[in-house]
Amino acid sequence: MKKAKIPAATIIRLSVYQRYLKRLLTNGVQVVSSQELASQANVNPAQLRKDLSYFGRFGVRGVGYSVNTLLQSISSILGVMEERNVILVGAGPITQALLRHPGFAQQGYRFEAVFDLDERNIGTVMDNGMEVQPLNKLKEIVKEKNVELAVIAVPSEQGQEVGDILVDAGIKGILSFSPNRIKVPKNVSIQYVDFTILLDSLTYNISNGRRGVDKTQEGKNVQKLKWGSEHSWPVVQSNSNGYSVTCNS
Amino acid sequence: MKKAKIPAATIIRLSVYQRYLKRLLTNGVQVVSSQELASQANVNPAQLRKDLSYFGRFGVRGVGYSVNTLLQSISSILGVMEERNVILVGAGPITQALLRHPGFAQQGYRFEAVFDLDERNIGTVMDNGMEVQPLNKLKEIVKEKNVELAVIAVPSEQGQEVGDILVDAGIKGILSFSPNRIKVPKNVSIQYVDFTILLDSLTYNISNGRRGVDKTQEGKNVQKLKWGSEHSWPVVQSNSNGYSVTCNS
DNA sequence: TAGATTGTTAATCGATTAACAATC
DNA sequence: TAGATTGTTAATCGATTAACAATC
Repeated sequence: MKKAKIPAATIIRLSVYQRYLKRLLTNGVQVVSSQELASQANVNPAQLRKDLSYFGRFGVRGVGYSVNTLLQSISSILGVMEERNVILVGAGPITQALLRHPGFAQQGYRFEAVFDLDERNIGTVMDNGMEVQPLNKLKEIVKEKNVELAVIAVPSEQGQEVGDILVDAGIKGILSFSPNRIKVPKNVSIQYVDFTILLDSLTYNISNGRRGVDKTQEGKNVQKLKWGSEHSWPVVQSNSNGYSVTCNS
Repeated sequence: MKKAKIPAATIIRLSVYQRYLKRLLTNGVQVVSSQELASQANVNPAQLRKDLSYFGRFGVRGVGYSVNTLLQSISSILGVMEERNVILVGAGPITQALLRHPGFAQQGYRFEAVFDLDERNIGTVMDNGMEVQPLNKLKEIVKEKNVELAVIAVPSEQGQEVGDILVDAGIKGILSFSPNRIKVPKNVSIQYVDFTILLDSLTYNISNGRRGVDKTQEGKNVQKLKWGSEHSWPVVQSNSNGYSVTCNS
């Protein structure tokens, strides 16, 4: 039996399936086929079954999947059965936004504390009433509240510094809004969110995508390319939700 | 000559290369090799060259790439040569955060207006002094300011309604913070940002990743799986930055 | 020229999908 | 049983990487 190699995209899709299963459960649906669930999640039914097959057998042939059981199973696979405490570093607008984002609580993520590097922000109060703490309290609170997840929302230059402190405190998963790649040990996972890059890919599609043009029209000679003029490259199309997850850097 | 099929991941990486080229330019570096630039962007040098090769020839054999020329070329490919106007729908905390995010202006994105569905918010003023406008002004402003990009930051249930209005107004690229997939015509691109799913994949790695275990330990029998107990599946590892971009839905 | 580095092809690797036997 | 749908293998598709001829 070979070692399983699970695509990162599979994990992302598991989250998506979970979300639709929750909705089905709310609607009182008890059983769902791969066909039906896959169509809601906008994927191929074979892919849904393949994704599940990495982790075991969850369905009943000829019948489908128990909504409730599959929901429990996926939640367990993802590790989102219990509540998880999360801390935030950076008392700026992104942190304010996250604190008020309703989706986290629904999925069992609870924000425990907000920290900041800037002394002037220490003691100020966020919209939800949380008081901003100094970084030297971080390790203590992480231990006390058993926190494994952290958000970095500080200016890029400070990303590495904050990352080091988080790693030292025992944080195991980091969601970073600072686009600079930072170095962390192999056993720590990082996920980056980069708004500008997302807009860039939309811009690419707008600029080039309106009409698909094949490479032959492009000309092979660099000198012939006039930048800023009306070039057109093929539209990028992708169904995959392959967000990047790195376990080392 | 075959039709080019450009991976979505290539476009994402182009954005990353561009960012590092800007930095090199600022530092006065004039020429860079694929080796050097790739190492900064954390990709394989062959991949960098391959990515560029979809669009033409930009280097000099035996020498490398002119930092300035390559920067211009990539900017042109992405379509980020000129400033682009962007509107925001949803006068909530995410919009506040985006308005104050410094990265957008640097990349030439300019926020033109903020709209909201809730009448009570119309006329209120955002942190940066922008006054919240009613949706019935949207189409007019989009035309007037030649806006092609929009951000959706409203509650999930209202995502489709807002999307329809945006499409009607002529918006061509949407960055949505409402996780619900919405329907748009083929010529409109959408990019979703979903914080919860990102945290879920971190949680998966934390729950299962600490020690890699192969599938043989897992047991093939569903009945044997005790949810909530100490299972362990392989860590997801991925270097790819394949964010999802859809041109239709 | 000799050394270096690109551009591109071919090989590899990985992920998606089709098809179907297993089986409820 | 007949019909349905899973779980899984094999085929396809696509993306990454290695290798090297082209060439500055």
